[in-house]
Amino acid sequence: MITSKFPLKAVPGKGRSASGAGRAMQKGQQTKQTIVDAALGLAAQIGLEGLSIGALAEVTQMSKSGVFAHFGSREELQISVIREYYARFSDEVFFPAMDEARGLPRVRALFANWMKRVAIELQSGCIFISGAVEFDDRPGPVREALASSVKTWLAAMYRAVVQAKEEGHLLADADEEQMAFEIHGLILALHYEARFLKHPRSVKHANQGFENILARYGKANACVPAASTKSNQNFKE
Amino acid sequence: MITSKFPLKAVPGKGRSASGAGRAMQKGQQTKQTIVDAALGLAAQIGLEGLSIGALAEVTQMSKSGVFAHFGSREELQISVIREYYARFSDEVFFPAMDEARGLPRVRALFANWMKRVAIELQSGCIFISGAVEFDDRPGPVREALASSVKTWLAAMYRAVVQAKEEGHLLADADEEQMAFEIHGLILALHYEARFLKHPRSVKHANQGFENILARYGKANACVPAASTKSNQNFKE
DNA sequence: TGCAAAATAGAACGATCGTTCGTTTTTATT
DNA sequence: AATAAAAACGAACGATCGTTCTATTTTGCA
Repeated sequence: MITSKFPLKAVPGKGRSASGAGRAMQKGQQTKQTIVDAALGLAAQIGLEGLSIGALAEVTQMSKSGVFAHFGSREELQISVIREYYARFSDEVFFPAMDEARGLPRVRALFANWMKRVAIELQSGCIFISGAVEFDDRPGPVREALASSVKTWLAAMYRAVVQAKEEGHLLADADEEQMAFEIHGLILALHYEARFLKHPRSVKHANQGFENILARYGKANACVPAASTKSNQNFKE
Repeated sequence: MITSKFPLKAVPGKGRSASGAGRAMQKGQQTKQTIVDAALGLAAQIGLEGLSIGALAEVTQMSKSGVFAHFGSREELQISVIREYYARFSDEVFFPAMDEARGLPRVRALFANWMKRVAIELQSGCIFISGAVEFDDRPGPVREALASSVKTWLAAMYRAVVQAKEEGHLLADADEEQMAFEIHGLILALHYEARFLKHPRSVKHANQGFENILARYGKANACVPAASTKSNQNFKE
C-alpha cells in the first residue's frame, strides 16, 4: 500500500511511514484501492482519457455502478489515478535518492531512478507523459492535478541541481534551469524512441546524454560516474 | 495545396512542384481536401484519437455520411490526416533546409525550422508527438503510417548529422545517432514544458541546448552560430 | 442476533460513436 | 438539354459511454 503525500520533500526522521496508521481499512476503501490499482494499469496502457468505467468494472469483476459509486464521476477517478501514480513515482524515484549526499550524487541518483522507472514503463506507459499530451489543451481539475504532480517532481529535480551548484559540484556559469530542461529532454526522448519507435539503443543514448550534460556543467573533479558514495543502493547499474 | 510525396529526399532539379499537375481537381477531391484540412486542425488540438466524424461534419457543414464517404473508415481518415501533416512538415522544415550547404549549416537549418514549427504548434499541437503517445501501444495501419512518417523525418535529421561529420564539421569521436537523439530530446522537452506546463523560457532552453550540443560535438572552428551561409533565408532569427 | 449503514448490483437514461443503406442532389459530359 | 456518374444527404443501426435511480446484499457494531 502506498501512502505518499504532497509535497515532495524529505522529512528527516520520519522516513516513509509504513502503511495505514490507525484502524484497518474499511471494506469500501479496500475495493476502492483495488479499483485504483486496476485503473492505474489500464490508464498506463491506454491513457487517462481511454479509461472507461465499463472496462474497469469488467477487470475488477464489479458492476459499473459499483465502480462508479466510489468516485462519483469519471474525473474524480482520473484524479485518483494521478494521485496513486504520483505516490508510486515518489516512492520509487524521489525518496530513495534522498539517501544520497546533496549535490551531484543526489542528482545522479534521481536520474538513475527516473531512468529505471521509465525503462520499466516502456512496456506499460508513463502517465506523466501521456497525460501531458492528453490534457495540454483541456482545462479542468484533471489537468490541474496532473500538472501539479509533474511540477512538484520537476521542481524536486531542479532543487537537486541547485544544491549541486551550491555544493560546488557544478561550474560557476551552470544554468540550473537549463540543465534540468536538458535532463527532462533525455527522458522524453527515451520514452518516445523506445516506446513508440522501438529503437533498441534508446536507453544507452539517454544515459550517455546524461554523462554529456554532466561533462558540460560539472566541475572536472566532481563528475566522475559515482563509484563510492555514502550509499549506493540506488545505483544498481 | 500540398503535394509532398515520400520519401524525404531532395530531388535536385525538380524542387517542389507547384500544385495540381494535370487537370483541375474534381469536386470530390476539393471537398476531401477541405475535410482533411479541418481534420488536421481538429486532430492537432484533441489528437488523432479524438477525431470524430460527427464533429468534423459540423465544422465542414456537411452530413456525417457525406464526410464518411470520402474515407470509408475512420482509420483511413486518420491516415489521410497523418499524410497531410507529414507533407506540411516536409514543406516547412525539411525542404527549405536543403538549400543550406551540407554539414553543420544544414543541421542548423533543420533544427531552426523544426523549432519554428514546434513553437507555432505550441498553440495547436504536434501530431507526431501526440500521435506517438496515442498509438505506442495500439498496433494497426494508423500506427504504421505515423511511425513511418516520423522515422522518415528523424532519418533525414540523422543523415544531415552524418554528413556534417563527413564534411569534417564534427569531432572525430562524435556519435551521430547520439547527437540526433539529444536534439530530439530538446524538441520534446520544448513541447512538453511549453505546451503543457506553460513554462515561459522553454524556447530559450531548447535553443541553448542545441548550442550546447554543438559545443560538445562540433569542431571549435565549425560551431560558430551560422552568420553567413550560402542562403540564410531559413535563419530568420 | 438484530439493525442501521455502507457497499454493490441491476436496469435504464440520453448522448455520441462509427458505420450502413437507400434516396436525392449535384456534377461532368455528350 | 439530356443523361450517367459522382457526391452528399438523412435516417437508422448497434454499441458504448458516463450517469442516475432504486433495490438488494453485505458489512460493522450494539
